[in-house]
Amino acid sequence: MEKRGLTPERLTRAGAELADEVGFDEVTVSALARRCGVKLPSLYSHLKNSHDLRVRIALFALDELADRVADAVAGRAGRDALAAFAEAYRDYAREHPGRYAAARLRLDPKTAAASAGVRHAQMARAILRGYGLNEPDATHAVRLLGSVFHGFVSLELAGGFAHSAPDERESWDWIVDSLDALLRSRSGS
Amino acid sequence: MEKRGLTPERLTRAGAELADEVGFDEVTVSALARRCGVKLPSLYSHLKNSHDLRVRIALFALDELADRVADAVAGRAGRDALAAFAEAYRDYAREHPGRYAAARLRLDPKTAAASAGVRHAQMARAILRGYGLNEPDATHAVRLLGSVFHGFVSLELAGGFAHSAPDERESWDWIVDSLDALLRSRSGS
DNA sequence: GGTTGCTGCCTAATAGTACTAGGACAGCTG
DNA sequence: CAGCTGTCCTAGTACTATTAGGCAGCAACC
Repeated sequence: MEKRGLTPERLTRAGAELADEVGFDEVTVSALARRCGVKLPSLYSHLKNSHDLRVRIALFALDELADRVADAVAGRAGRDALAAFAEAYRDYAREHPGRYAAARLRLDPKTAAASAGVRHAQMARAILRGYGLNEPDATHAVRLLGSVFHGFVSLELAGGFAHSAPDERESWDWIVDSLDALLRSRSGS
Repeated sequence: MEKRGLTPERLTRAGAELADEVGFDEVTVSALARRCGVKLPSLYSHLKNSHDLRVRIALFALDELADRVADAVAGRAGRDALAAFAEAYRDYAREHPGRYAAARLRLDPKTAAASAGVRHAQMARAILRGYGLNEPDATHAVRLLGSVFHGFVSLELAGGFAHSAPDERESWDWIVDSLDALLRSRSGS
């Protein structure tokens, strides 16, 4: 009965890796226990329940993604920042599909307010600042960016665009260009 | 042991209603059996398995949604058609969140090709025809529309925009307007 | 009009996941 | 070194998914 040194943090990390391998939906307490080499009930000393595990993975992913995005947009502005922002999202989703799916888990309002989700919104706003949008347009634009990036990435992951010309990459670039043009045209409004 | 007259079609319908009530993720063979007043294994005469049920509900929802969208855009063109198209999606998702979620189920390529999903793509293309886009821009634009509408609706359903000004409705209108402007500016390219 | 048989439902049984209760042992703490 | 606490265990419950096999009622056939 050697202690494995399990902690909520380690379990969350392992859960995130598991999510990337088998999909977030298949992340189960049983599977995680197997992966950690312990019996299933042992995890209940560290996790409240299955939902708790999923929330922890979601928060972890939100935080990691926010770090990446912050890193990507640092020192950029305007179209450059927009492209970097978009790229960071798409790359993360492609590299870590399970974590990306986790980041989209619906969180209850209190949890969400304390999560890195707010950093995401702040970064989107920061990028839009370069376009000189006033309220309420800035908020509309934040929602548009969120919708487009999330929508595209989730359709892409779901294989919605697969196996048809033109390349997804081209569409992505076209869309980012279009958004840039759109925001510039709304500038000052 | 009165026969209930269960058929795959009836079960699919009941499953769709169940999805709207409790969420697509909670649609389970057990729950469906309870709702139909039969014992769980009885459903296996009509359904291959749990996945089969979910796919049937997805196909049903795709078809129903395509009908609605077709109805909404009939006789319209340009910005009018775009707005009607968008509205039909959003209304369906708000009215039937479970079915909408079902419609987003990832289908294997063969099933998808035989589904009403192709009608959706055709309708999107038909609307874009009014903007005079050439390939490959038309395809990029189809993907953009799909991304925005799906992204917005799914974030809205997930409560991502909730409880913050301005109203989601305003953002939606602003976004549809923006897309219209965007497509017109790309016209002829 | 009884036998044959199909269909639609059933019971029974197996396996996997989520979770609780309660026990044992190791290592820190007094 | 005695005890406490935390970490892991076994055992047991409940629910979902799925398979196997049985029975009953309707239909068609001789």
